[in-house]
Amino acid sequence: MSYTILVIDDEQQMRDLIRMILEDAGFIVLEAGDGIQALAVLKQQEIDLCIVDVMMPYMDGFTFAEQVKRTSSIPLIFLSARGEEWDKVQGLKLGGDDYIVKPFLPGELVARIEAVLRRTYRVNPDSIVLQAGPLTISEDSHTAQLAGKPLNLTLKEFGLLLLLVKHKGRAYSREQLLELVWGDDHQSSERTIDTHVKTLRLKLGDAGKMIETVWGIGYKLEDPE
Amino acid sequence: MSYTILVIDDEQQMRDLIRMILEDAGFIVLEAGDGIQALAVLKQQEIDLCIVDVMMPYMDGFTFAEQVKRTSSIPLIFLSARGEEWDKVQGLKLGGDDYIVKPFLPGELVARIEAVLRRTYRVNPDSIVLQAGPLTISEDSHTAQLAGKPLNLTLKEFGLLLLLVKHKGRAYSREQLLELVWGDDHQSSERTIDTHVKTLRLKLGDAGKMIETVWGIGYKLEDPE
DNA sequence: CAACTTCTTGAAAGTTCATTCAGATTTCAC
DNA sequence: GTGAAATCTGAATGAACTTTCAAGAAGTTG
Repeated sequence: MSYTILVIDDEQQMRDLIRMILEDAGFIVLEAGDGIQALAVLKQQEIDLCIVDVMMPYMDGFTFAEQVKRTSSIPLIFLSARGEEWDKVQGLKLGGDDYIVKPFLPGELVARIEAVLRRTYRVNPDSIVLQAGPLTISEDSHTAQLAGKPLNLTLKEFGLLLLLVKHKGRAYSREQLLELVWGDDHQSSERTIDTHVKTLRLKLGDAGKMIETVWGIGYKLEDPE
Repeated sequence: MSYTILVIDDEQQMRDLIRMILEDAGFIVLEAGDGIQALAVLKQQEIDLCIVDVMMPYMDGFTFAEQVKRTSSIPLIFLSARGEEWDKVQGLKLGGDDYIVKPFLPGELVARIEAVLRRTYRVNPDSIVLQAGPLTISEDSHTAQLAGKPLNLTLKEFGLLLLLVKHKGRAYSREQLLELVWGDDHQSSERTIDTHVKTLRLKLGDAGKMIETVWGIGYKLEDPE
């Protein structure tokens, strides 16, 4: 299958360069000269990935990103000169997106794109229903069942349980749990984790024992096998 | 198994950054401020991989590489700013070593390291279950087993045992143990180590003999093979 | 906007663990 | 063998960590 990539940059020269590289690599390439144009293209065409210059007239790459993310989950790769807006790019990277520093090697760009595409469109291993003891949990359908009976979990409870089941046996600190479930920019206190663990244990009843306290560290989920 | 990585860079800040990333990823990190120091460390410690800045005082990364390769086959990963000495790095890349361009993303660095380690040591660096005699210990899950039966270890006991098993055969002073397990800012007396060793030996039963007293020095763990 | 759910927090209560000390024991050097 | 130095042991203390709870903040829904 061939992926369609939208290149958004105000410099014709850069667009040409990227088009050349990407077409060589077997992608279908569309272009836009600024964010406004790009949004229009996105409405009309099915795009698999956008390459976005950070510095653009009318609408910079980040504003564009916000607009796009509001209505879709198309992955983005940001282009930036070194040092330029470094922190912002860092922040965005965590959403499955990536960035690349100008100037770049052709192979580098292609590798990044392929990595992001793999990550985004791979046959999603998360669609597998995970299991631990009498508990099953499915990320896809956002549901969990205990011995076949549906569990009524809140958002945070679900996220917490999912992570623990996904990585059974591994111990996480409260700080790690906050980062991984709440997000890097969380503001919450570590007591919050305790409380959610408590209600999870309650809702899980006997199976709540699977969530073990690792003293001085945090929590983990141990599969009874 | 946990790998030991030597970071060689003249900038403290860069060393700190890399240390943070690598320790998060479960590696043991040592530092050297220049090539001369690094060669000294290599003589005394078992290092699995070096991360070498190309631009350094006294001895640049390439000269260092020549020296190292003369007596060992430790894999190297070169750090360079973009454009800097590009072709030289390219050339070296073919010897099983790798390079990475500054600035880099944490994940990128870890991925490179794991790739090189896999290539070099032909084992999966993610498997973190260590063994010594009838004892297995897993950093991930924070658990230890004796002949298959789970051991109930406290935080400090676990940390102590993990370190000793990680570096079987090596003797540590009580002061070193405090620094490595408790942290640099520990306040505890050396007698504390004695007590923890005592309970460890108790909990390990017969296998407790693996923890040997090195008179006048401290303790070590000897694998009965 | 009112009713409802979920999330968060801080403090009290409960539990486990780390540390210290002093006396007993072992090791080493002579 | 003897003395000095180092290590081992066991019990007591309180420091550190976890759990629980209740109340209010924040968010959602109709």
